[in-house]
Amino acid sequence: MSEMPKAYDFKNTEDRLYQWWEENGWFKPEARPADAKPFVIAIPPPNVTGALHMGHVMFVALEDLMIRRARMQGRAALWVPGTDHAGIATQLQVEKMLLRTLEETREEIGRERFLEHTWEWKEKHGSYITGQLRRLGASCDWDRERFTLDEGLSRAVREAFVRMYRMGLIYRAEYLVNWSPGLQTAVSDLEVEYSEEPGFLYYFNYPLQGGGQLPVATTRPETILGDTAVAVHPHDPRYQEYIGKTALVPMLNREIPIIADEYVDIEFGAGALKITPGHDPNDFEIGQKHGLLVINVMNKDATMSAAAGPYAGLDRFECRQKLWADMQAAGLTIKKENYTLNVPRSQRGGEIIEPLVSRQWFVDAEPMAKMGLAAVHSGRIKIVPDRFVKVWDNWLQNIRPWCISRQLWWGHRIPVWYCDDCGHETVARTDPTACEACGNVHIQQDPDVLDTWFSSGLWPFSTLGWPDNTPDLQRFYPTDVMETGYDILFFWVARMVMSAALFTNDIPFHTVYLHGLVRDGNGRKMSKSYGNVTDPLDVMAEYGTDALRFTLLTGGTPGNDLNLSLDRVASNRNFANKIWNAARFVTRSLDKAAKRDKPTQPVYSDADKWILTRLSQIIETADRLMDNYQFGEAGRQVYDFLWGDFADWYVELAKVQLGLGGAAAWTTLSVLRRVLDDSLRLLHPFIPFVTEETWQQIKQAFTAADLDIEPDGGWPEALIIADWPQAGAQDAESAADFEQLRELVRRIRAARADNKVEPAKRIAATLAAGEQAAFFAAQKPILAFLARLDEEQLAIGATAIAPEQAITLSLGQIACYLPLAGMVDLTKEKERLAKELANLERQIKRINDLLNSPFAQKAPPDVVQKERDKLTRLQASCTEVTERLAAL
RNA sequence: GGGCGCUUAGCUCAGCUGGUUAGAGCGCUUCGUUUACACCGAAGAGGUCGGGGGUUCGAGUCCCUCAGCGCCCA
Repeated sequence: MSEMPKAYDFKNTEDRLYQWWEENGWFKPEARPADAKPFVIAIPPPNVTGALHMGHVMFVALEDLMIRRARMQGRAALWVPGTDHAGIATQLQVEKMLLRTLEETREEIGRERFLEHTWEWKEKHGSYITGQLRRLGASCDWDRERFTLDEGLSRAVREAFVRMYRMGLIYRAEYLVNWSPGLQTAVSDLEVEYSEEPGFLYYFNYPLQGGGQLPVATTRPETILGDTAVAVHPHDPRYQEYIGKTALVPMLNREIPIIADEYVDIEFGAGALKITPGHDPNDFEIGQKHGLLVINVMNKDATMSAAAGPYAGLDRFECRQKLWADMQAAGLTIKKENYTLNVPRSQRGGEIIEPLVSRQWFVDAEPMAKMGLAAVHSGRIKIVPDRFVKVWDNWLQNIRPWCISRQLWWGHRIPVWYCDDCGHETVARTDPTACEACGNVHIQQDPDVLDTWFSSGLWPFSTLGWPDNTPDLQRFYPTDVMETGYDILFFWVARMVMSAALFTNDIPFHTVYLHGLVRDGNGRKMSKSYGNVTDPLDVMAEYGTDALRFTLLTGGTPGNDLNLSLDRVASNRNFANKIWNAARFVTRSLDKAAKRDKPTQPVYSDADKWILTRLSQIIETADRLMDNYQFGEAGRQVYDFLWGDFADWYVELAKVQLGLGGAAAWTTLSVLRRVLDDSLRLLHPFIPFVTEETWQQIKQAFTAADLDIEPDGGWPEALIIADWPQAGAQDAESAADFEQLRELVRRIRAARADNKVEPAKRIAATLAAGEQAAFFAAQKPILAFLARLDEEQLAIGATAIAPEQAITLSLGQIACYLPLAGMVDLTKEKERLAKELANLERQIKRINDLLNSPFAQKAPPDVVQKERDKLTRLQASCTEVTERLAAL
């Protein structure tokens, strides 16, 4: 068989393995028996025409980890993939493209042709993002891939809309909404971000009918034209006399009342507040309360409307300038001072959002919000990390009507038809041909589409076939885990929980796992304008997909943002190579034994027992951590085990044991296989490619070597469908003995380095090992090999006479003397021992003090015993060092 | 205004329900061509765990408080 190359080559591995896994149907739940318990995740659907970013890599890494582990645990693992039509984002892309290529706007080409172009665009670019998810190793069931605008999901959206409409949860109303003048559509509250920006606070006098004036301040003078009241605080002594009087809108001279409302902040500005219900959310509410008129002075493109009188047609900011100038000329202004504004900006594009009254469709989310709160409080849904429960509660307890109509073309058209004749609204699952009330055929469908989140809110069940009661829906719903970024907890997670409660009378998943944002190496948010965006594809091309995945998985903690360090990615690439080379060592060692060497009953050496014990511990630890969603810590632990224990130590020990040949060599190979195999299994969900490739190598090599060494139940076809490892027996005593041997080796190496002993030189040593003499005698070849001792001149006994001119190493009851002939500087050695003695005495005193304190009575017995044992060891060392010091 | 997170080695970060003299990677110093790996190995330097107070036999870990940074909601 061909030998493994010297270094792991991810470039020649990743695509090949992915294809092989997929072709074999291992990404499908059907890869497991029909009665296997399902484990299901619905993917957070990326924008269909989007490009891969670190957020995608993060969610793929985490979800693929959970899916692969569940699959190995024998579950019918199903990861439903799909994409989101992303209304605004996609429409903008297509509009841009049309302008560039055809030099036409969407209005010019019309709705129908525009949608044709958009579908073409989707077909052309839609597979790009899913192709990139494949490159990440995502083991999704692609046969079940869905798209929010495909037929089934569109039907689900219709069904949901109709049901909610009939329940009275969806209604159409004139309301103040967030309007995006550039995009020419309403957006929801969640799609608006507020940024602090320098601006001005304008002070002016509101003229009163019959003379007099009232000082008022505003940050947006252009809205003065839409004022329908001036409000003062009912208890403001300055303005008592004005309440009930009439003011005149500057420049327009429209009459408006002066009202009293406790909402007014006496401290702010001039203490009186202009009320513009048509252009400010708070004013809108006050207006409702007082029955004020709503005047809309702005058009949908943010120019001033006819209601603005002489200012009609001006842009909103031009109007601000001109109106202020005119008011100055009229002597109405007081002052203009610098002020920090809280400017509402569109989450997409960043343009200034204008609160504008318009007729839109809304969802009354309150009843559903209550169900969402109950789902979490009853414990039926668990949020990880649980601190996000507070955020959840806060939002759902203060839920507001959700504006779901968008003045876009790309999306699910609102299934409402208005009758030209009687005005009746026909709301139907299938397109009607006539008004359901009067039968008139002249009906017009609402031109708007639904917010994209309306369809993604149905995602966990619509992707499984809802509203039909399909076999998939029956078997795989509710799903298990919803894993996504905390930034879309409201946008998406809350809406899924609410709609699931409403439509499926169930929870959509039992656990919500939230990951943090990926930032750059300095903790800054990655953004195109900053130019600090790291393209995952670049990183993957340089270091491999596994390296990036492992970095994101182990580089942080659940729910916290993570700063991506490329150094870390590089060292994780090295980890992949380490794994590969550990396997390379094993495969090249298979000729050290033969089938006939197989003992009837394997006799494990202490080294074997040690590594097998460590393996069992790591399996238990990793399992426990992963069950608690502590994936990062689990990954780090396995990393440390594989590199620090297995590769650095056991592989070296194995070299000695393999050299013995016969049953010892055979047994060693079986242990190497077991530990490496199980480690690969543990790591597979983290780094699927290098583990599968390496595992295939060892499988082939062991099979070819015909040693009768194989996993329980034989070699499965692939690691991806192999069984999750089980912890085996543990031998605490052997493990402890071996830790002592490791410590001794480290101390000898340190002493050699300290005394500038040539690295290759084999030196003599005398070991007084007390009760452990037998153990160390058995480890003689290993000790000699690891510490570069001359085996011939290595004396091991219960006691020993310290040679002249020797370095003394004292480890509790064990003492080791290194007679470095002619090399020992006695003065230096005395100094070293004196220092060590002082250190030992300090520690002995510390523990003595501790044991004489209430600690001895109050601490648990095992903790106290640990300290007593430590004290015993320290005292033994102390005696030894004291004696040696005296002898020198 | 309310809430949350972070502050641990030069840098990037771990440290689970409180229990050895606080760890890793990178960087740094010294040494090493021992056929698994230089994408490596060995040895080493480096931290009063942001400040203060408290609970406890015992606090990086729990509580209070202050400061700085960041985020969310209003």
